[in-house]
Amino acid sequence: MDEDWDLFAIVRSCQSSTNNTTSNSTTPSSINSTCDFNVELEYDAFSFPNIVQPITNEIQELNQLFTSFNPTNTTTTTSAHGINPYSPTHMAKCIGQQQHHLPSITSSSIWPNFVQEASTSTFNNFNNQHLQTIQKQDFQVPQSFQPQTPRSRKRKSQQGKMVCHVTADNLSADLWAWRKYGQKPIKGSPYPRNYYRCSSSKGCTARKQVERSNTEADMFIVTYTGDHNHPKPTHRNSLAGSTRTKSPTVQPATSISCQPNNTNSSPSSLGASVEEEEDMEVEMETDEEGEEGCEL
DNA sequence: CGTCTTTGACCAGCGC
DNA sequence: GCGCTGGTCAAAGACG
Repeated sequence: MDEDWDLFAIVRSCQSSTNNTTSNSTTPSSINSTCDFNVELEYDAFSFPNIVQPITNEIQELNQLFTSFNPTNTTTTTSAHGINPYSPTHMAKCIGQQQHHLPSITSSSIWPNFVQEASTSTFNNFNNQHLQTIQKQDFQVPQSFQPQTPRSRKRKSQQGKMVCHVTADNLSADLWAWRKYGQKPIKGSPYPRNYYRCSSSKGCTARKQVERSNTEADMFIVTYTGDHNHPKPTHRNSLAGSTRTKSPTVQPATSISCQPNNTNSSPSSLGASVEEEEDMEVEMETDEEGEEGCEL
């Protein structure tokens, strides 16, 4: 009964991650297909009042910070489209592409500027080559930056969070293993919000919310909160519930099934039909073969 | 057996 | 203080 699109965030996403990882240098088209999505980052500075700094200083810091990610160690590199691939803006864009990196830096003090720049960028003409480079980096937040996520039920609006607007295709770009723990109808939205927690490690405070945009049917709003307290998984350790391909109501996450195939705003009709998804399972299971080798 | 999704209940923040 | 709402818990059932 539940819509299919909410499953995109779960472990099966590793399939596409395999695709992404293996296709970084071989199938640019797969990347191009995801280049049209927007990334909107939000940051609640009030969650970390002690680390908020003046924007101008932050930008300088960010430029320096991301310079370190540049293997060529240059700050003036620009793409053919005039994009500095290592600018915070571009980094934010790339991070949006590689959502699995996001939780690691969700609460970093760098986010205020990510928000500033990413939210005002159009993110067109994405440079695949630069993305490849960035994908190889594993952004780790200094321990001092990581929030002390309380167990309290303080509303997420008051916690450090990061919001991404992604297309259906990019929903599956998240490499982390997520386990759904709740679903709630949201007032004012025809679509329910799905709640996921990281299932890779007990005690991991990373959370993820996925809901379909009520203004853009083909867009999904993914909100990350908390941080992973463990390295990215090298393989899926929670296969049992992630491969329920036989269930008519629970389908594996795919990058196609969540494409809006209807005009009905009913939450129960958000996903693709069972028939459509069955057609895709062949490819998905094939992808899963190389999962062990996926770089997470 | 371990892990998953589902879903109603519960808890707590927030606005009035 | 009360009601609404969002976020989480936990039991039940399903799957590999």
